[in-house]
Amino acid sequence: MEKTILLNCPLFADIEKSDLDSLLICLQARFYDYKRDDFIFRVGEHAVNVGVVLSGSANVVQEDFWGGRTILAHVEPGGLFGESFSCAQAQQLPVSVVAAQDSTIMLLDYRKIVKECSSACVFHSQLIFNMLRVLAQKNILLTKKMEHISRRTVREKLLSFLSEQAVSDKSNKITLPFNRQELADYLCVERSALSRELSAMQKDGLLEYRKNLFTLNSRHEITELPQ
Amino acid sequence: MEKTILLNCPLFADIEKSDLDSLLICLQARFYDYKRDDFIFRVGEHAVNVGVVLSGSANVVQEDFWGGRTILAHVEPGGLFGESFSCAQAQQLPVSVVAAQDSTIMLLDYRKIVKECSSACVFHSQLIFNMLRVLAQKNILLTKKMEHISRRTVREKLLSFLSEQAVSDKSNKITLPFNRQELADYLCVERSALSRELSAMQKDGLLEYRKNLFTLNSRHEITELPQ
DNA sequence: CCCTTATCGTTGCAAATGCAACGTATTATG
DNA sequence: CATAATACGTTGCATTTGCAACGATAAGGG
Repeated sequence: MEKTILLNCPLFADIEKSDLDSLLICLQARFYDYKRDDFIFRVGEHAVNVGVVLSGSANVVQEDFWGGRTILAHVEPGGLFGESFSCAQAQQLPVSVVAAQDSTIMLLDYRKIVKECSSACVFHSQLIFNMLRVLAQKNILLTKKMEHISRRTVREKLLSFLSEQAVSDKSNKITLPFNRQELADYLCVERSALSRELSAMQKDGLLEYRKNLFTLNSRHEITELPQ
Repeated sequence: MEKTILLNCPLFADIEKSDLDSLLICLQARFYDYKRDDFIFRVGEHAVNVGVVLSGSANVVQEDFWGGRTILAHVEPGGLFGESFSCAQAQQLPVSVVAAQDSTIMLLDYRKIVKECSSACVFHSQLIFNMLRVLAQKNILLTKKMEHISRRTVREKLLSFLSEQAVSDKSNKITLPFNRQELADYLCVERSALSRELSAMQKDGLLEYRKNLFTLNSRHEITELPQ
């Protein structure tokens, strides 16, 4: 069993390896093997389970009104799925989850996670902590991204993103964690439009860059420029 | 004290009015009055508190690299703030919270919320439930909005949004919860561009609408059309 | 070393969008 | 009823963007 992957799973952070087995028994964890393209969750099901990918991978897919399918997320080993819908107590799952490869999945009943067990098992407190952290961190990531991509122009999206990096790094020198294509995808714009705008911003004196090292200029330096 | 507002606060859902007082004591709730523009939280503080607006209102504001301020959220009575950062155990608050009017605010230590109290107070379990639901629901809302506004064109954004409504209503007839301006803001586009595109989509046979009642056509009806 | 591949910038062009302004229908208000 | 306010569609125009294609450079593999 690939339970070692759980040690790197955010839901089981700060839980001792030696405690894991008894915890999983307490949670009544269930393990299933799926073939590629098997459904793990189906749209419309009552959301009570949280899934953990042990091996293989899974896709969270959504079907639109016309029957088109969109992959909303790809979950790798150690990753969770379904936790938002379970914790939100959704009556109907709005998405399906499908095995992207032959996979082993652990399913947990969300109520077993968040309710103290009768044996007052000490892990529950940590588990709840972890679940809250997982949801909250995802929340923060989504909110940040939203701030950037709600801007109307490529320039504004870039400035929003770069500013956030600079502020969190407390420096005007930023090393991007993305290459150009990835940055373009993250900001939901074309790579060529991104490159074009970066050039223009450099020409306008807003910033300088070489490869992935960016330097933001202060307002003073910018307003000093001609024009 | 305006504690009745707490009965409508999602964090205190399904908690009896008669239990509220002892719960707040157990949580060591603190109450503060702020004048307009007073800081409730400051950037950089360690995130341990969750705020609840009892009266007045509060703005979550972010300062960018150049000193510009953006209002990320406006919180009305009954609303929460800071819960994501506390639950994510952020070492540094990336935002400030400022009283938008003279306000009364209740502050709770997040650790007191999520940790069972020594007196095994029965409310804690419900409170944790509620906190998880709040975070998870916000998560779902953000994810949905993200799906829509990550599309490149106004038409795609509209189709994504309308499809979601139709699927969740299980009907091709949709009554919008927004007026045009609100829909445009939600999808991060211009109102005029939205109107223009709606007209074009109707002409192309994708949908029909009158006021806020929209009818989506099936793919069959669409592909049947000339051209 | 050569060849392939990946990354990034550039550019022409058509299409989409933001912006501003205006007209009309509907609703609210005195 | 008269008037104002609001919501919505429309349109002209300048700008921005997506899209496709190409070239340069760097990195990696045989």
